Amino acid sequence: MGGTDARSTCGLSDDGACDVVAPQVVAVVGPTASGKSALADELAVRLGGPVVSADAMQVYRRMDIGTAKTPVAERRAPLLCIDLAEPSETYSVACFMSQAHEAIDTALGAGRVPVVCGGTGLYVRAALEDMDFPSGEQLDNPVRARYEALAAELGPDAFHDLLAQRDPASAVLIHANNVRRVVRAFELLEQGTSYAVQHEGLHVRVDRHPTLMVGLEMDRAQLYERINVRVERMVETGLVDEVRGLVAEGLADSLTSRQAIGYREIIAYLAGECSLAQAVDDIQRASRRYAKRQLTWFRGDPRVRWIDASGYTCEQMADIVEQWMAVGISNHAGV
RNA sequence: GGCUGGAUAGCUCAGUUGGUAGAGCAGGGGACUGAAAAUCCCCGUGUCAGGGGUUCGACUCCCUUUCCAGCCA
Repeated sequence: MGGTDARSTCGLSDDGACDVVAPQVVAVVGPTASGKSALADELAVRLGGPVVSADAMQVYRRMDIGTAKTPVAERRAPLLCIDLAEPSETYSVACFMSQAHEAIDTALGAGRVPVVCGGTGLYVRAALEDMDFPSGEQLDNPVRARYEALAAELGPDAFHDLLAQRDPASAVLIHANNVRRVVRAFELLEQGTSYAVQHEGLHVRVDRHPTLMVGLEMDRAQLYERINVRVERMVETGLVDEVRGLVAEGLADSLTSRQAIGYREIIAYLAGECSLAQAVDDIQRASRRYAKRQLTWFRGDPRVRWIDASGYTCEQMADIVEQWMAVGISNHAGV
């Protein structure tokens, strides 16, 4: 595990005031359309490192316009951890964690500062921390299918009651209607652990390397306006054709990638279920709600230092981040 | 100009024999450890268009003004 040496200099001061150290990794987080990618690229250019995407949908190849991957021609720094899987594949955070760690550690090994950039809270954590995932069969396992069938047969409440009998501690943490997570809890039981045990480590945040986390926030109305414009721009620049091509190769049957905002709505449009205008409307609304959830996630992370993105240009924000880097960050052993 | 409907939450509307109002959508807040752009939970006070009247009490009945639809001139 990589980060222990960096932290070993930090004596455990009882008042929590640890040493101030220079960050080795920068992370840019925030809601969709807040300008993360541009800032990350600018920072990466200045720092000489790569941008490491932490986005659950950008990992899929050929899903470019709808996931707002920075076009190749506009990338000034290398963009890593995108295009890792086929849209038909079932990908997962655990897969992402190892690939992101490798990308980050390679950059650090070359003396570079990687700039993690992403809107998927769980993926950002996976990139920055060592999360414990029980080993064993991961993807498309029959265990999951079995419990999904059982859930469908019993109904949410009885299914949840069953979990309460086998693993009461986990059952209290999960709402009965959240069938997906109840299924996951059963899976973990079969692997000899429990959702509740994993959950305990949830609020212990230990970075693998000293990391400066920067969050972009913005007036809500302004953010929503940016989202609306961006969605229209996506359609203008060929989102429908992109989705049409992916549907031809089976996107509509994929497990994960077809759930991506922008794709599921255009799939519906192409299937004749709604007008294009309606699809655009739906994408915009889904994006707004997603942005809200992203904000909820990142607001809960005490490591994040926020910048009002509506008040500065990309270059000015990069200046601020560089100043923060020069000052250094508290090398908490965990927040 | 006349007649008939409307005017209630940001939007579309409901409101039962008069007891000061509630749904959907939009929106807001939260959770989150192997599908996470997923999944799930919680949140409804608004001059009931303005004014007057009847009544113990009016969104609800009566009169009037304004505005909007449609019909007749």
